[in-house]
Amino acid sequence: MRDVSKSNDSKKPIVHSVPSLPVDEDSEGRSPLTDLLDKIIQGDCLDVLPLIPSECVDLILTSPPYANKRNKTYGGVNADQYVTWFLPIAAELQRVLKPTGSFILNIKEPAINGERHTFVIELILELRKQGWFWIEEYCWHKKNCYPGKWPNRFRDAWERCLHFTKNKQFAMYQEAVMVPMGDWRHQRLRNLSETDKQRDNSKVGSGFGKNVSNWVERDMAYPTNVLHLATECSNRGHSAAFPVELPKWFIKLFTLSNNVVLDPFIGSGTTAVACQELNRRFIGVELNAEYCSIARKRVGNSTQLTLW
Amino acid sequence: MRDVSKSNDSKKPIVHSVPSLPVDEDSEGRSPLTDLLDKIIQGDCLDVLPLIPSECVDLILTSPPYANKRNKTYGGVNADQYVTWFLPIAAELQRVLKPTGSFILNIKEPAINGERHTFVIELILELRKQGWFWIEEYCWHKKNCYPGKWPNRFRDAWERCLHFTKNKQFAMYQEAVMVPMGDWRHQRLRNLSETDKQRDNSKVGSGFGKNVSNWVERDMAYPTNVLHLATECSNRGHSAAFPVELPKWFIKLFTLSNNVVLDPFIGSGTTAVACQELNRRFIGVELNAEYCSIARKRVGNSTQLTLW
DNA sequence: GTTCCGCATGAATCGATAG
DNA sequence: ACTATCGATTCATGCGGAA
Repeated sequence: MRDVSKSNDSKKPIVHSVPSLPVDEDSEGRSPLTDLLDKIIQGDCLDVLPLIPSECVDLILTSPPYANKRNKTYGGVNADQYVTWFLPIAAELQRVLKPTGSFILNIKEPAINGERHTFVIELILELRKQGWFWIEEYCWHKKNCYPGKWPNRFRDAWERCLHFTKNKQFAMYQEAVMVPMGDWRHQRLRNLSETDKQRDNSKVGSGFGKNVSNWVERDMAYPTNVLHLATECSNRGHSAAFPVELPKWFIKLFTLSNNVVLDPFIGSGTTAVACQELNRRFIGVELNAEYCSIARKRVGNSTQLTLW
Repeated sequence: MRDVSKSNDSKKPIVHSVPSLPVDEDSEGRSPLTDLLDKIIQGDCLDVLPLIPSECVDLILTSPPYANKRNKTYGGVNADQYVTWFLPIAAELQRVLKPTGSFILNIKEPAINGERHTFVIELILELRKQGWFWIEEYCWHKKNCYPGKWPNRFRDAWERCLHFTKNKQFAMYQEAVMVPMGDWRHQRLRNLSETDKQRDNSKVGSGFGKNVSNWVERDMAYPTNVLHLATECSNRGHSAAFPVELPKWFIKLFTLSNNVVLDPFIGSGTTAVACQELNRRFIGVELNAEYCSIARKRVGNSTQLTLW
């Protein structure tokens, strides 16, 4: 679980302007984009996002704190208040995203009182009302999920990666995530060609053989909307690091070199690491000081902003 | 994707009472359960379901017609009217389901106008208002999904299997679907047994041997909420028959021998075949005459009901 | 250098117990 | 009654140490 302690603490005043901000501001209170790039910024989303200029981010990729009540120390947002908490953040995300940009939201509702909670699907509906398009729901199939046994359910082995955009026309570079065709696929091709022969004999589906021959010549295939990756078990001091392959996949799919990726709940910095490995620029925001420290060590950057 | 022609044909009057019904009726208009068992009943859900006695079904398992515009010949229910169309059916399903029964709804929203449609998640919220509990969302990860290429999305390789119940206490037989443990397990077992032998020879550590024997006996593990099954390629004249393994998995999980399984949109009869293979009783309903014929041939039953 | 093995550990959930 | 806390359950993965 990602930590945003105090993010739902009503006693803390929400500071939308930060007088001691160590970056320049323009007339609208935005910082120059270059001052924010490749930084892990410590602070609350609702404080930090207003500093970012409008329509300068190519991809927003984040795994916000999940709602649950498990760990009081680390807080977490209450499930029943989740939509209300998230919507103003999403409004800022919409402002900073380029018109052709994408927003990937990795989330999964917990089981509460024996039922799956509905706040995630309610959030989808509300985000659409806010103007987002719900383009797709990618499924992250976790190879190694949390153990446990209960009378009413099995272990939860998948999470949602919701894809939202500002427009129906958006940037997508599908070739960047093509995968090699495995041996099983070659076998399948062989089988298909046999089926194709049979169908030719029965004079059904004439155009099918043509497609098969095209497939054989290819050694790369497009993936599906299911990602099959293991979670990272290694201890990074962060209890919920997704595997770096997950952000890398979406970054390759939706951005080009030197494009800007924003993660408003960057946690231990996995999204930033993915950006560095792929030569993208990142803006990372994290409320928790400890996670910030971990993230900054991982990205090895000396100049990092602290808002409060 | 299942198709049910004419199911959204407003010209056909909705017949809630069927005078020529070839089964006896009680004072409430219900048929004796035994008259309905192991039958493929041709007719509209809203006509047939009222014949079924209350609280006699152990499992409802269905893949209703999806909303899409792809195939005009087979129609399908319009996406914007889907929830309104489904809710009265769900009310009848709730009536016929036993208090400890389960309702598995296999469904996936299509992409319409470039977006995933929201009728499925709206349906979840409405079903909860109707009194259903949304216990779980199983993910059917399709090994071989429908081919295609689009600029804004990849091929859709997963579908939802929504699990609803009437109560939070319900029947679930998890041992019936246990799976062999992974390879890591076998390696460990081999090594442990060698160690165990050595220790037996040297007569050291009796308590340890006990643990080993416990592990050795356990070569099966509980599955997760992701099913990784291939779709059936064989053409049954049905545009989207799910693989028989899918209903079999849920039938084993939620029913015992001779329990009653209802599929109100049985299509080409896959659910009935699964029931026969597992020695369960089924009630199948299908509007389309052609599918009915296919289903009846598959289950090999001579006496089948036609309502109109 | 490789390979292999042992072990800790995870975005969990339920039910019982305690306050 | 209702909420908070705690123990029990469970398995794929990666890391470190060893052969």
